[in-house]
Amino acid sequence: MSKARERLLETAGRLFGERGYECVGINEIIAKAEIAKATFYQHFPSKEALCAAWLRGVEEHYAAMHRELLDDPRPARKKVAAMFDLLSCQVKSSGYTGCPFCVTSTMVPADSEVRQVIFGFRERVRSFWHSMARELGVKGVAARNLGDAWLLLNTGSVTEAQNVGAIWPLEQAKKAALALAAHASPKARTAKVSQA
Amino acid sequence: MSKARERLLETAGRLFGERGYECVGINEIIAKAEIAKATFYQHFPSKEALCAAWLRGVEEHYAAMHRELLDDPRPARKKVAAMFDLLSCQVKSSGYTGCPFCVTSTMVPADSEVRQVIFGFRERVRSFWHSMARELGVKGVAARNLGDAWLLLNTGSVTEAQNVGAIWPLEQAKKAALALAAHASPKARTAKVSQA
DNA sequence: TGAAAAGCAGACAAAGCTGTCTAATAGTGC
DNA sequence: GCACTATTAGACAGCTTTGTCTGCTTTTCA
Repeated sequence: MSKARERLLETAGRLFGERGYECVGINEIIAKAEIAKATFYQHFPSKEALCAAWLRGVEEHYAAMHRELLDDPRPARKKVAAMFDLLSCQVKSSGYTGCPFCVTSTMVPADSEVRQVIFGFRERVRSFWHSMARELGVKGVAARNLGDAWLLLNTGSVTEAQNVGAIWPLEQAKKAALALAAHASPKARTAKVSQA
Repeated sequence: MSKARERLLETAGRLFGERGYECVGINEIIAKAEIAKATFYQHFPSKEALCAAWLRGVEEHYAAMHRELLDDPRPARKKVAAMFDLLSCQVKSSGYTGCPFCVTSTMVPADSEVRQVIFGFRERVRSFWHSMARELGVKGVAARNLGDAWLLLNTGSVTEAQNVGAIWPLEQAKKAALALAAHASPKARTAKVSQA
């Protein structure tokens, strides 16, 4: 990848993430990236294409994170907790203003290329949580339900954290996710009953 | 309230809800509302003030809905289910593109009046879910945890529904919310054990 | 050395935005 | 009739936006 393209993607990602697609202009991006406008349009045909390229990069990043976590040999319950800890770290990092896909989703037309990227990402995250539920030993429709519940806690906590500017949503989502896990997993339930 | 102001608020609400604050201009709002520009600026000092007024209206609407549901004599578990059904209806209604507060949140500066309205709303919704948890007979920190979990399922399902353009997130959130309720409430747990 | 590729600065067009202002018109209470 | 208020259309200023284009310079690589 050329230096100019790299810098453009990096700068645009930072700005889009901070203030949202619609609130950041091409002029600001090229100024901050110190790239000439003509060069920009040699790499990307439009602002929207830049946005799509950025989101595809983020998608790859998350995909790697999910793969790594699924391959991790720890028990599933620890990995669910670890995922929420990872999200917590991201939210705590400076300038974070919510899931890039959710934030961008409202600002692009429904039939755009960007929307397709967003849609694909959400699908992938959902199937990640489904896999996690199956790893816990839950089967069939119950695994889908548990995975969806985790996904919604994931989405909800990140969104809420952005809305209120705090990290309690992440901590509370982790607790709820583990409670649901304890409720759903046959092994865990047995352990809990024997504790009582 | 004057006819012009009413029509402006209604039109702006629809458009802001559909495409987001930043993607809708004053010119389009006044054209669709069939109100002269000068009249607009006699009612609202700025576009941002219009947005804040709109969100305050939405806030009142939700506040009434929450009050009504808390006063409802049905058992808490039914009311939790009813709340998710209400959200489901909203999401299904035409042109709905996500929680107005979440959608607007990313498009306004952090210190604006609009941000204050958003913040207040999120606080109020949170305390609604806390009240609901206490109605279920859960006490202290457990009530806060349960209420927060419900809140996150609420936020997550509405956001996800908007992202993927489907209503399964609402249905799955309802299931998870009821599972958490069954898990948390002493009465429900007893009932469940006696069933087994 | 020399050709091809990449990047540069910046003017420019065409359109959009918010917000101001003028001047005329419609309705309402007295 | 008369004063007062609300509303109208629309020109306008001043700014920002995306995207195109020209002409020039730097880098790269054989």
